[in-house]
Amino acid sequence: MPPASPAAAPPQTEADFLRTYDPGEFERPSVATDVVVLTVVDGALHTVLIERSEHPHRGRWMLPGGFVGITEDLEAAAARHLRDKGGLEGQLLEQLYTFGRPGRDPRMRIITVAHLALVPAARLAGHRGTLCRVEVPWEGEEGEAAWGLDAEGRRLPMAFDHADILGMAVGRVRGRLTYSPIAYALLGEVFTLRELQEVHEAILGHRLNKPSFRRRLLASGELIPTGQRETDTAHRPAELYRCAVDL
Amino acid sequence: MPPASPAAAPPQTEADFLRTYDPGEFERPSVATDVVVLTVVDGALHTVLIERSEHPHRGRWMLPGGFVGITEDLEAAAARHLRDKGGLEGQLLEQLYTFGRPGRDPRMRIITVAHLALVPAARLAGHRGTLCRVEVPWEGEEGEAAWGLDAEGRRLPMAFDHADILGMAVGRVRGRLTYSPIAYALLGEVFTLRELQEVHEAILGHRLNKPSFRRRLLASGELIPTGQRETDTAHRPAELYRCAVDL
DNA sequence: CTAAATATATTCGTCTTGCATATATGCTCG
DNA sequence: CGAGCATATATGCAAGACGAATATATTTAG
Repeated sequence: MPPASPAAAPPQTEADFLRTYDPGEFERPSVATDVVVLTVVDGALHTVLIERSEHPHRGRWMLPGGFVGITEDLEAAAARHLRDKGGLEGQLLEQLYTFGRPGRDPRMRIITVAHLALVPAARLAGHRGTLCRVEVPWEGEEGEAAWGLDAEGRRLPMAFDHADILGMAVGRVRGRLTYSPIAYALLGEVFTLRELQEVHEAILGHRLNKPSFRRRLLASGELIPTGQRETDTAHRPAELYRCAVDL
Repeated sequence: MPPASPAAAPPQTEADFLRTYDPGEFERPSVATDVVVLTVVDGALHTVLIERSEHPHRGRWMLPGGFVGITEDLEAAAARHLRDKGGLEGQLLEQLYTFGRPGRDPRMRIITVAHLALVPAARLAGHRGTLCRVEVPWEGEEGEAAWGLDAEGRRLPMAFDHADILGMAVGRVRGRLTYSPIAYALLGEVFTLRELQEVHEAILGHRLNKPSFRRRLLASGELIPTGQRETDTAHRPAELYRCAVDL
């Protein structure tokens, strides 16, 4: 947007006053929410995508989402679309970022409040979207775009700015991993240290030192040993732990 | 939220299809943006607040902000309101969080995309709001609410959910301080290590160890020594540095 | 019983950080 | 002019965190 006539900016207080009492004069954008569902399957980050069957961006892949009801909280709208389109409940659901660039949707002005949901892989059975492996072509937390992959590992064409949204979700979860117990949201009620480390590695996109990881997590106070061990392994079974903190 | 009649969830795809092509059927919320302007004066965090002269929340204090134009980018809207109501330019302006709880504004549904602006204290001359010291009654990054203070150090009554927004801004800037060179956005072109440390301490809300701080920042590669020294001190003058990285 | 695979434990060197101490430098004031 | 002061700057030391390597334990497969 250009300078927008700074000379013609008269008593702004009155204009503000009027805006306050009659905002109906303004054309309003539509407000939607999109949900990045992240999960870890076979040590790799995955997300739920839906192929668009209609224009615009027909054949491209989008995140589950939809409009926000006029009396509906943003997070409630995200949870509702997660149920409706994804057919699943989010164990951890939080706001990610709001994408509002004019023209991001060719039809009209749609501002979308993107959310991040972390769901254990075991809970993903029966959802309506397609679970796609995620390609993150960068390290660290400063997110560029990221893509869903098809079964052959080729990038899926992403609808709208959803590659940016997916990338920002990965960056956010990487950043939070350091100081927030979010990894447990991707595991079951009980889990081994190896499974926990695999989740961390999938999120971060690189391997971690095993003894360090054990020391750090065991000292964190986030883990409760159950005394139980995993079963059906072809080797020494690991102890099962439970998460000690709220998510 | 209860199970919400899973049996009565018919072909959702058609509903989605219709939504996609005729979203005008939905009542739309208003979308605004509010800007938390943070700066450091005399080693204390300050923000720009405006006393409301009209209902609702008359006499309470609000953040600068206003509605988002129908063809205007979110960040551009924040920058515009920063100019109009605050009379200042933001050196660093980024999106913070979107507050959309129904009822947060008693008049109507207004979803506000809160932004964070960091401005050096020297640039704040002549702005239209009131520069208020900020009280942050908690440590760390997990933000509760925060308040502006009057000249006597009493909490100002904050309008709407703006105490929550202010608190989240402080939490965000505390978190970013660790791994992001944002403190330089609150300083002038050149500065001493003491001034830089004062900014860090004001943001974090606690004192830092001086030798450690020097070592860490000098080793970070973010600082360029100018060879110049500060003047008009009653003691040994410190070297002036320049920020080596982009903000 | 032995091998394979992984879990778990320990040791060591390095790096970072908080803390204490020592030295340097410019100003003020007698 | 010189002593004292306030702060800048530099250095040494101990505690803790972390990566890497190694050693021991425990289960299944055969």
